[in-house]
Amino acid sequence: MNNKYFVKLLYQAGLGIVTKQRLEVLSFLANADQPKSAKEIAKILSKKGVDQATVYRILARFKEGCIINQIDFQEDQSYFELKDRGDHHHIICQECKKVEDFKGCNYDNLVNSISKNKTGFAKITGHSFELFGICKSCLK
Amino acid sequence: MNNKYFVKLLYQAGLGIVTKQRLEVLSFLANADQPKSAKEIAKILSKKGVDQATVYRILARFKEGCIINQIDFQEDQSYFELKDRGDHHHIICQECKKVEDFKGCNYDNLVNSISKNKTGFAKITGHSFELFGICKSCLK
DNA sequence: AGACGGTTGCAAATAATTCGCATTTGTATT
DNA sequence: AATACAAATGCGAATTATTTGCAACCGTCT
Repeated sequence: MNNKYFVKLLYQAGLGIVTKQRLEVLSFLANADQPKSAKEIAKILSKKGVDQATVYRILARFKEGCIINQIDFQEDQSYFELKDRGDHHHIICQECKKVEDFKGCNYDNLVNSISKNKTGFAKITGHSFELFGICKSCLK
Repeated sequence: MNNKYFVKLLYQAGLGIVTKQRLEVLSFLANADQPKSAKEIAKILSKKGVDQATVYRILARFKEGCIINQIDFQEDQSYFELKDRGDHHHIICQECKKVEDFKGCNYDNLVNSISKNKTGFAKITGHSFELFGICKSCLK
């Protein structure tokens, strides 16, 4: 997760220009243990002199370029994470909002069967899948 | 989908007081062919004299009472639908935003395996699952 | 080094959501 | 049917979130 890697990411996404602000966002997300909200990213990076408008613009561009994912937990805000770990999903604690990753969303079959049954859709390009639960700390 | 049914819904959700505004929201969602955004609900119901603040408050209470679901499509806004059709999910066209329902998210096995593997979580209470694709009209 | 185009910061505008409070409404009780 | 109480609503304003315009700046390419 060094700058060289980030530069490569930007290049691959067609986001040719490498700026300090973009690297800050990438670095922040790369070091995060959970997906982060735009608000939170803006707040933290403002300490480093990055304007909030810039953060929003960067997130929009990164999403277009498909180097970040938007994650929704049925809340009033979305979260973002680097798309660098293949197909994985999240389980969030509805009490403390802790997020863990999990792999193994074995939905290929489902997607295939839906592709065949759904007359209205020509192809399926992606999916979201999140679990909601209570973590052990909060159950006590 | 008559008023009697809506009254029962409210009662079951512990939302004892039946108001014209709540019935308007329920009726609107019941007649919608797709999940609707708060903004859209507020806009439409304002024509019937329902204040936007009231719409937001009603949606919050309905969500607490679990009679509506919040649906996220990795956009800048969320959508709401009546929770009256059991476990079903959505596929959204990324071009025209058309939404279709589908059933058959057979996730019990996945949840079980995750429950066993994930030491951090005690129980799983819900899930979200949406597909993204291109509908046949838009593919042309 | 220079030119060009894209990006940023800033401030202000817009949009979305929430809040306070007086008033109204629904429900339960009489 | 009238009354009392708690809860919901409308209104306006406040707050919060997000976007925009534009001048200045910075990165890339030559």
